[in-house]
This record gives sequence, structure tokens and C-alpha cells, in this order.
Amino acid sequence: MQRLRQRADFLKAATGSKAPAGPFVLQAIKRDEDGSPRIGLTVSKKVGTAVERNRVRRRLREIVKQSAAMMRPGYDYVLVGRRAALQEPFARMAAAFDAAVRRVHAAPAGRIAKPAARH
RNA sequence: UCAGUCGGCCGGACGGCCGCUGCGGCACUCACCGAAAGGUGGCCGUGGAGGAAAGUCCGGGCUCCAUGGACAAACGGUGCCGGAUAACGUCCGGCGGGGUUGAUCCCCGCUUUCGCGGGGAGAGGCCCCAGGGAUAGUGCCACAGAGAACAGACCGCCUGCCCCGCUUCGGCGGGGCGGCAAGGGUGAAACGGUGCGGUAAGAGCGCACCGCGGGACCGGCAACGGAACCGGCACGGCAAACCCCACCGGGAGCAAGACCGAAUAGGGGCGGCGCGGGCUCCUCCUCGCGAAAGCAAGGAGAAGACCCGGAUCGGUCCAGAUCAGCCGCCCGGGUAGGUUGCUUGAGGCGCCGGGUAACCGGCGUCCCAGAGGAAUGGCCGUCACGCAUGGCUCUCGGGUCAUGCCCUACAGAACCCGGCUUACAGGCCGGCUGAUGUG
Repeated sequence: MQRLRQRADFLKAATGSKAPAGPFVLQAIKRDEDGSPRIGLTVSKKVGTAVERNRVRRRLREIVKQSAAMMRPGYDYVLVGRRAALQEPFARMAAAFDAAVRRVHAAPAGRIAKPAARH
């Protein structure tokens, strides 16, 4: 899984479709070519101290690893960590990520995808 | 054994599955991304957070910039002495001062004695000290109080002298001239403290003890300590107010710096094209001379080469300055981006030696994180530890079992070292002090 490293890639992904969940926000955008999917993680200082930010980053990265098959080639994904990712049970977070990937591809680019039938 | 305090150390262990990243080896010379520089991708082995990685408060290394050298000025910092160190505001050893506790000793009063009360000195323990200079100068010392830095007499005390009244002739009361600074009161601080003598009352006026100032000489590398003797006692505090003295300091920081290097814009050079003018070869027309070849004049068109060039500024000229179309190639600077700097270092460990110690020396041995939208992890099992609840037991301190929780406190390297400061669940070791128990 390739990672995003350039600031320009992150800014471009922010203009794509978005899927907010509790512990994170998923953004996705189609690239010009059909290479393997790329993923970037954003965990700002608002989330907490360096220790907490690192932990959020690691848990999100692990979820991405487990659900790598769902991601489509030619897409760039950016995962914005939220503070809830510190405490959320791992299995629930993984399920939320799978749902977010589906939502982000169902919605037209530029629109915010609503959570599907929240109950 | 427990408590307090000081110092040092550790800060979950083992295992399974799946990953990340540095290095080494082997494959691949292939695929992908990129204009390029360069990057990504396989398998095996191996390394992979801290005592504070934190705050960024000091000190260095390293890099670039500035600077002719030295000194001074300015600004900032440090400030007892000696040592350690690359250096420090750090560390070690020593000295001094203050606070608290206080063994012991001294003085005075009462007491037959035992002893009681008041005052003073003070070994030792613990804690604190921005601990140079107040005779270099300037400034400040509020309020209260009579008087506060060449200080004072409000209340008060005194019958020494004078006057008045009374008198039981002892004196008493009032006023004045004077004397005093002991007591009251104010204050952070009142021209040393306590006691005795002395006196009208008092006062270092005299004396004892204590304090204070000077001090030959002695000890110590020094800070400083001791001290014969002298002086009846003065010379206040604040430098964390300015200031003076001594010493130290150029600035910015790995986003330092070095190398590679697009697109676009801009810079320089070379070449070409285009525009205007001049001259001319040439072509055509008209006319003249000539027998002809040809010569000559005018007009029109016009290729190549050559020469000159425009605009603005300035009254004009010269000189000058600035600006100036299109295309191609080359060059240099440089942005994004990439690579590097990047981990072997005032390094860790062990032994020996020196030193009270901080620390230093010698020998041996080891290589111990190097990311970059930022690796060092995710999930799980067992055990240990902790907490909560419940059961059982019980010598009432605990022990044991089950379940649950946190799967752990503070906290995540960002160029590298030495310190300081701050945060920290729980645990281990040692020194000192005290209490208790046993022999």
C-alpha cells in the first residue's frame, strides 16, 4: 500500500467525496491513472498529545491494512483521525471503515455522503 | 519490623498470527511512478524510543553568514573560595551568614537546702542564602510616632535653685528656672543588652558578663579562622533602585548547509526572420547619338549582398541614459521536487590505577533507532503486579479463591552531546535518624 507524502495530494483529496464516521473522516478522489490505491493519514494536533496522535495513527493504519481489498485502484484516500479513535473498540472501527468506503464510492464527487440509515 | 529522610536503580515478562522501517546478503536487470533528478516493488537474516525522548531555561560540538587585528564603548549574562569539565548559570569539596531545635555553660533575683524564676552565650542536628562593592557617586527608607540618618522630649521622672499656698515643721501641693532619657506609647528599625553600683532623678558615669569596632601576631593555596592588646561604643539599612568593579559573550540555526534539478516567468549570449531608407546588379518603357557594337538621359519595377537605422528624456547638437517585435539554440541563477547532512560519539560496558569527592588515566571489549504527512506497531493467549466487588478462612493484621477493569504511571526520538527544570502507577537496593520487638 503506497502512502501519500505530498501536500498537494492531500489538498486534492480534500476536494473529493467525504464520509464522516465517529472516529474518523474518509476522503477519496479518483486519480488520472489506474495504479494501485494510495492512502494518507492526517492526525492534527487537535486530537491530543504526541502519544495520543501516534496511537490514533497506528490504529487507523491497521484498519486500512485489513480492509485493503475494498479499495479501488486509481483512487487516493485520506483518513482524518478524530479523538474518538483512541477509545473506539477495534472491531467497530473496522466495520465503520468498510461502510465509509462504500459510501464514499456511492456518492458523487464533491458531495458529502450521508451515513446510510443511521439507527 | 515499622515510620521519616537522603542517595542510587528499574519502570511489566514470555509466546502466537499479521504488519512497518534501517542495514547486510541473494535474486531481478524486470515492472510501475516521474520531463528529469530520483523513488517504489521480492526472499532471507538482523537492529528498532525515554528516564525524562517533554519544557526549550543555560552550556558546547557542527554548519552558514559577518568581521583586517587589538582594545574600548554599548547591550546581555555571571558574581564567597578552591577544584572538576570542552564549557556552563552544572557538579564536587570547603568557608561565611541567617532560621529552627538545642546538649552544656555563665550572670542575676528569691530560697536554710532541694530548687524556682528571669536573662545571656552556645557544641551538635536539620533547613535556607540573587553570598562582589554601601569610605566612588546618586537616590530611597512609606505609615505611625515627640523624635528616623549632622534624630527626639508627647506622657513621664527629678525638689538641685527661685516664687506662692498649706503644714502636725517631717514635709505636701502648684508655678517657674533647670536637669534626665530609666519607664509608657509608635514603629520593620529608637544613638548596644542584662544586672549591680551610683545619682536629686538619671546616663558606659563606673563595674561584671555578653555583644560591637580596631588589631600586632599565628594557622590556611584561598574564602576565612584564632588572637595578645586597645577602644566605653562609633561607622544604620536597601545594589532584587540607578550605579561601580571583575570575568564571559559576533549573529543565525539541520527549515543550518551541500549536491541534483522541471514546468512557467524572467536574465545573458549567438543566429535567423520581419520593417524603413540609401546605393547598385538586373528587367521593362520612352527619348537622344551612332552604320553597328554600343554610349548617354529620364521613368517604373526590383532579387541578393553591403551600409545606415527606431522611440523616449534633454531648448538644440555632441556625448549619455533608459526602453525596444518574432523564432530557434546555448548558458548561468533559481522555485516545486529529489538526494545528502544522518548518526562512531566529550560513546556504552568490564577490570586496574589516582583522587575525600566531582572526575581523570590505562587496558580490554562492543556497535547500540535513524523516521521524514514522520517507522519502532495491531489483535490475542498465559503469568506477574495493581484496583474494585463477592465468597471462605482468620492469630483481626492478613491469607486464599472467583469475576471484572487498566492490559497500566508520566509520556513518543526529529542534527548530536553536557546540565537544569517539570511530570510520573508501582517496585528494588543502600546510608542516616527515631520507635518497637527478640537474643
